[in-house]
Amino acid sequence: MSTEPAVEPRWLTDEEQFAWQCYLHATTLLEDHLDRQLQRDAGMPHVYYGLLVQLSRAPRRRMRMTELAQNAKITRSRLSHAIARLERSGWVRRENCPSDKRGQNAYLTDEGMRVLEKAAPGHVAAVRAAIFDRLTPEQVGHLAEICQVMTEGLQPQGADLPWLR
Amino acid sequence: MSTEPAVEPRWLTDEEQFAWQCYLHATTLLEDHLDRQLQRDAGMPHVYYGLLVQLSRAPRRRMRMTELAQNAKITRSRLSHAIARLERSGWVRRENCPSDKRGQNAYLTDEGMRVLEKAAPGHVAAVRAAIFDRLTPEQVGHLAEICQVMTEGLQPQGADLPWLR
DNA sequence: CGAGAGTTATTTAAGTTTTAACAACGTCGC
DNA sequence: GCGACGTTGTTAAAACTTAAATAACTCTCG
Repeated sequence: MSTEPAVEPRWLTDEEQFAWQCYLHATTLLEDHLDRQLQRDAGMPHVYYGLLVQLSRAPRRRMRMTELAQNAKITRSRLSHAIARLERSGWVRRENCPSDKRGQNAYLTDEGMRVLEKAAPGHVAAVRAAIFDRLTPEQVGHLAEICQVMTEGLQPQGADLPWLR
Repeated sequence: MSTEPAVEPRWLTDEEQFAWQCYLHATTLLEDHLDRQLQRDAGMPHVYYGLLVQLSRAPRRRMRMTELAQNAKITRSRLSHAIARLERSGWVRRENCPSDKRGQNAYLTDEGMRVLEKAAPGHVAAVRAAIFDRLTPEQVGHLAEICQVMTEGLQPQGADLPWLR
């Protein structure tokens, strides 16, 4: 019955532990900060803002639910709830997909577009203030590289997120 | 009434936009991944696991609620709920603080310690697999630097998070 | 065609987080 | 002492997320 991990796990080195601590602090603080900023200035959390951004960039400002969920890296269930809320706010609406009777398109209303345009400058300013105005161009490059490497290692296998293969 | 932002906001450059995209993808995927891993292997989300880790490292495995909330970067309210849940699981318990009658200490039970020790190897392995086994030592250094810079810029002013000064 | 299998999106219920308000205690100054 | 003010931790309600189940539709293949 040697189901146990036969070997002592490789713990993190001091450098790695330190980096991990820094990472956790920075990412949670930033996410909190952006959530508060957007909640205050645009009346929605960061994830919801991201949905509006996606829609605003899509052709005809509309997108299939599943595609939107994939781009935003959230489950379809979560997206359903989110779109329902955004619909209540009048910023997004749904329509049946012409080509697939199961499908739905979410589209950004004019009002949603206005809200987005109004919120964007403040959001960009917050992102700048937190990151890009504080990092050198080299560091920005490093950050992108590091995040790319991380993303490669995170092909989700989970129940509802088998995306990115 | 020139309340409007007088100038066109400085949008992100292409490099910055790319880095930001990478950052958002990587961080959300990683957090999702760790949440699932811990939920599956230890029956709790990442934040709760972090609380147990904090407690395990504290003297006598106990800590004041506010200090714990600060270290974990969460609000006291959120911590109250979290500890209530962990208490229901039998992994943490509360006790009155002897020196301050308002205060509470949370402490890690023996059972909580066992759960933590059982979950730790898998968690470290997941973190390794996602990050440290994929990055060069230089990149780990860069990551730590970048996150430190970000953290400096995020001194929260918000209602319940005026922490880190 | 038509059964079986997979896809799309939603719903329900349970769990978590946020927000605002609150009770209880401590501290400082007078 | 005592009153104003700050701190500690909790709570109620609303908002949000997750997990599991489901309805409706499409696709594949015999």
